[in-house]
Amino acid sequence: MEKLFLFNTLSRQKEEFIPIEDGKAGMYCCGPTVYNFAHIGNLRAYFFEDILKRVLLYNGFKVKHVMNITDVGHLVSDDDEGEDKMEKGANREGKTVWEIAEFYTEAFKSDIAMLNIIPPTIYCKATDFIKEQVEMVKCLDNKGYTYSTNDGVYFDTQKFPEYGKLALLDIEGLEEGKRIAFSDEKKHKTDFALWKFSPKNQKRQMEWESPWGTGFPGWHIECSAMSIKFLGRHFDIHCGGVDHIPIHHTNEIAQAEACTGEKFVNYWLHGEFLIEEKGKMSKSAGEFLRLKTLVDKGYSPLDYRYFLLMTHYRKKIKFSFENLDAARNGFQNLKNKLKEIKGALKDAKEGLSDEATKYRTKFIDSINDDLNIGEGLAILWDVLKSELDANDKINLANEFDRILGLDLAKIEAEQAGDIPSEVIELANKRKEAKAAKDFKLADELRQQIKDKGYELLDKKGGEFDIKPL
RNA sequence: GGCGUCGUACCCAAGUGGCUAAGGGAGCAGUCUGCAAAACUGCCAUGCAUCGGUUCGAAUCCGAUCGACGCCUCCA
Repeated sequence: MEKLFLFNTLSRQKEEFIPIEDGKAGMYCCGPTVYNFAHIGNLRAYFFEDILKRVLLYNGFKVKHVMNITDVGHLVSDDDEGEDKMEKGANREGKTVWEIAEFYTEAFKSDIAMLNIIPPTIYCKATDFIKEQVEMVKCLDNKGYTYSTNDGVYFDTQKFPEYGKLALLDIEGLEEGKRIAFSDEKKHKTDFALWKFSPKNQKRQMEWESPWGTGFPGWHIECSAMSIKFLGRHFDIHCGGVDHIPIHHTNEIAQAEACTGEKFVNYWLHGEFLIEEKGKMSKSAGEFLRLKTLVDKGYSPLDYRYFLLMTHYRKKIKFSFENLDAARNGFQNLKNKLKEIKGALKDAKEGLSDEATKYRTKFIDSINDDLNIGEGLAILWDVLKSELDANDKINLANEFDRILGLDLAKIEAEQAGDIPSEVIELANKRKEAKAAKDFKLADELRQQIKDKGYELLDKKGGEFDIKPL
């Protein structure tokens, strides 16, 4: 087996991936908060995790992939006035928070299916595992890592000396409350809520009993509690967006390691943002692009996947429709090329020639070097343009597609399809007109065919092809 | 204010000490064609933000400067 290298945020270096248990990989990926649709920037994160998973699978690992669905609303600040995103969403749409959660969970699953993202082995909803979260807070409470304020139970980060190692945080330099109001009862600016109390004069739609009072779990505890439940106290890979490094994942490490007393996760991987001209795409700014928006504009979801394949997951990618057009054109050319090659294939057979094996080795070297899919895609292009025979080309394309996920195997050889007889008749008339050198009539007939939604392509000897536009 | 990331052609982008700096898109020229499309062929960075330094050798390492972006309790 080839060696697989992954960039670990903990060490800020590429490290060889060595699983805790031979042949198996446990990975936990922070999932969506289901209060609204995912935008195409959110989806980039799940795409990156999909590539990671496909590379692990390709390398022969049995992958257990766990993803949470955050269906508990968290206050946008510690302030009593702060709004809960789930309840806000419910009010906006006149539904209960439970209905909101259900609806946007399904929308999320549909989005990732359209992008050919392999679903996680396990989806876990935060509200299904409140007991585990309360247990974990109890564990921290018993070990003396917590203190209570008027609004909740907090983690005392000063009791965890390694706090912030993941993010290389310079804690003194942090400006507390830079953007978000927070509780002034906190002992230290990095302390965070493990359990929040319901507002005194208000009943929340989602609240639970706990030894400390009625309320709901803090934002970070769900991921630690559920990842430990499904993957154990110490597991291989945890991933998410880069925005999770300084807070969410930093806090997860603190609470998990404080509770279990052992190392939590070996490899932390983070995907970069998709940005627009004005900066990162964000939901709170109001307008945002959904996958459906792209589909409505005539792009296929896989055009967007191809767009994402062009760059590395640790680099920001700039979204614009010009760039998406470039990806769509490139993808279309790739499919045309494959169609042509499939047309030239005489009898398909398994296996690769020695020459083809060299390309495969190069491809594996690329993807195993911290998921370098951009280079992998370039190797696919090299293959299609190479001197290899059609059989090798197709077998390699299908194999590479286990990582790329572009449905390349579904591309059929060029074929006539169902062309209406009237269109064929027009084309035959044009053939006659052309033979009679009546080019004016020929051009008119070409236009008529175009108006009916077909394109006429001349071939040698006066023959023609008709293709739907 | 602190911390972090990044700057490679018209656009996207790979390459992180040593062969002519991948690949895609767009463009241009040619072959073919009545025209067009497709296809094919060719062209497209003596240079990697700028200026210094280290080195036999730098896009790659170090420093400074300029610029862009992210995070500092909603966030992929």
